[in-house]
Amino acid sequence: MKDQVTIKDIAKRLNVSISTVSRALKDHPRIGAGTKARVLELARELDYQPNVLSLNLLNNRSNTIGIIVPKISYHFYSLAISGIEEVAIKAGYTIMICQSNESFAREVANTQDLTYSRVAGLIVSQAGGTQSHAHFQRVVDRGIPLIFFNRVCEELEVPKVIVDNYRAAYTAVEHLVEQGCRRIALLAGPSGLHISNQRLLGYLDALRTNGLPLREELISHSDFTHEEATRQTKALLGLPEPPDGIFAVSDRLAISAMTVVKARGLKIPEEVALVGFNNDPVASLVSPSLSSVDQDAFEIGKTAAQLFFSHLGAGPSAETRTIRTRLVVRESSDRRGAGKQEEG
Amino acid sequence: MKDQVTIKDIAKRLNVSISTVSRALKDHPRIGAGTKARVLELARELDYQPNVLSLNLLNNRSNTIGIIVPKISYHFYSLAISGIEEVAIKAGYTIMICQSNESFAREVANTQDLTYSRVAGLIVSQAGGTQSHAHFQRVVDRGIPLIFFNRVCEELEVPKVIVDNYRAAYTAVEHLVEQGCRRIALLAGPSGLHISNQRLLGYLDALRTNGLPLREELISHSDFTHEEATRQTKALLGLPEPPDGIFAVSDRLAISAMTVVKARGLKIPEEVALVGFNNDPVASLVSPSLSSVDQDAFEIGKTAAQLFFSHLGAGPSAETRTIRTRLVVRESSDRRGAGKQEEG
DNA sequence: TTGTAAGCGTTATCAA
DNA sequence: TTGATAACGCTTACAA
Repeated sequence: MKDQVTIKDIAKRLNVSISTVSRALKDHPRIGAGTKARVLELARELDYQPNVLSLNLLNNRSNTIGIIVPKISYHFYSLAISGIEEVAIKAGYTIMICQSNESFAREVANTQDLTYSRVAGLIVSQAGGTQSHAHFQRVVDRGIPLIFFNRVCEELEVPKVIVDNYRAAYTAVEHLVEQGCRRIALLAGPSGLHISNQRLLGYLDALRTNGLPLREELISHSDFTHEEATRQTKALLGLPEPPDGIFAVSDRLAISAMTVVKARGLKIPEEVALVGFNNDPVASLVSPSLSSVDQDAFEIGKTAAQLFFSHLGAGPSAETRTIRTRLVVRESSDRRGAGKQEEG
Repeated sequence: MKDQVTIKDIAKRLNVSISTVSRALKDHPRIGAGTKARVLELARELDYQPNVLSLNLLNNRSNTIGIIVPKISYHFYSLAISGIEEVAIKAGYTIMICQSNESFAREVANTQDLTYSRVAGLIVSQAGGTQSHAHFQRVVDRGIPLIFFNRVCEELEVPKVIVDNYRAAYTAVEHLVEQGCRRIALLAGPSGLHISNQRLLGYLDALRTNGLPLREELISHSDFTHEEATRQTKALLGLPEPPDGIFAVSDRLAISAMTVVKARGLKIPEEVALVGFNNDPVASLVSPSLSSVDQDAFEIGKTAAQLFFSHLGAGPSAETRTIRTRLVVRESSDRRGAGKQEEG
């Protein structure tokens, strides 16, 4: 890398002091018009680029927001990140994205990297393999703004953006009941995650309210891999009394399940009805099309970023924003050929 | 944000000089064992975290690789980024991801942001709306390592990772010919992109070699939006002599086209055969399943990162690495019910 | 209106 | 083995 042009170089060439150059570049009020013009001219000529690193050091913080998500290849997160980015850019901030890949160890390492880099704050969705929140507690203790979205850490009193997972799951399961399902399986997420538990509660309450018995064997906790979901669906279909409906906590899981169900020659939705979560674009592309709980990922990301900036400005808060979801009914669960949407 | 603990604080508390603390923390050889132990102990107790910003300033560069891609929500890019990240992390680097959103202006802004932040280098896939490469030329002129992948800038002599787009397109189109297609349309990308042109050339040569006439009206240049692809496919199908095969330069475009073809009641692949590009996971999920040119995005990302580090170590180069592709034939173009894969 | 100098956190050089 | 000091690029009182 070549030596970069600094204000010192400009100062030397123009025979002025570096502070004069700084002021000219910064449009400072107390600066001669002629001097300013000459500085700007030379700066352009030399292709001067301000060194953000030195500013960051001076202020002991950067204009970068650190983001940690399980995987950017999950469509939900790529959209949420775009939402965060939109707000961040408008505020003159850039974002630094890390993937935990669902690994607790990587999440801890990511957190450290980002705090070492003195990011202005962190916006996080937890890894599935989460084991403790000590690393996040340290962030909070240092007074670094920390915002959670989607997969939040319930133990920390920080701003959060979520959907009402309990209610969304309740609505989805009740929809399956309305379609005539009596043995509804749950492809749940990792039990360490708050959202997993919320969705589980919604599932349980929907069964209870509708007078259906709880059958432990119909509940499968999983990581979010295709292999695991495939294995578990096979196990479910192999039960003496197999499910006639499956609610999966992500569309990826639901599609893995769908593949297994189709391979068994079972009719969807007549013999097994399916509902997923996220309303990923693939949901409408698969065949049969997949019913799914829609959550506006872009909006969730935007809201998280907004909470970050209000946290920055107004000081610590622990506000929780809840974003609406809606159930999008498609072929995979529509036994009456109606098609509809329910708030949830 | 609270004041962070610095080596100065540790030095004061221990009544030693800051250089001693620095040495202890850095495992410097010339340091007393006892002193070192006391420093490390206190550092842990105070939760000392090194300030990367100051190091960056000292070295005038960061351990961050800047990445600019059109959209992280394109599955290809999220995979490529993961590939880059894997290599980067092993080398002790972090990545900073920017999205151009296919906008030339944003790409220029991203480039500026990243160079202002003194990233160690840039790994880029160009925006569809690209208009000039002056902003990248400036990066090169400053001696900042710049690597392109996938959508490369042909005019710059820098390392690049590509697939043989000409050959991949040739193979795909020839496959359609073999399936009996005689009027093959091309849903091409923006004409400003090198890969668009390469794929166009492959298309043209495949027609010529196979004795099919070139029909200008069957070639549609587009941005990568669903709307545009939908509009263009409708136009194609409305021609006096509509196509009996469509090669789209991305799976997203192909699926948009597929939707239109299905809506017209035309049979796939009998009346219109379809081939896409990227082998996105959705390709195997849609119905009929979509034939597609597979490119190993993760591998492409890894290779780009490797080129970056060899560029860093061994000095400037303009090496171009070509990653293999293969045509994955699925229902959308398989008129003989065979199913096969061809290198391309 | 312009210049001087201190300081942000760290490392490297030189001296003790 | 340890300490003092300069330096990285920039902003900002304070002084001129």
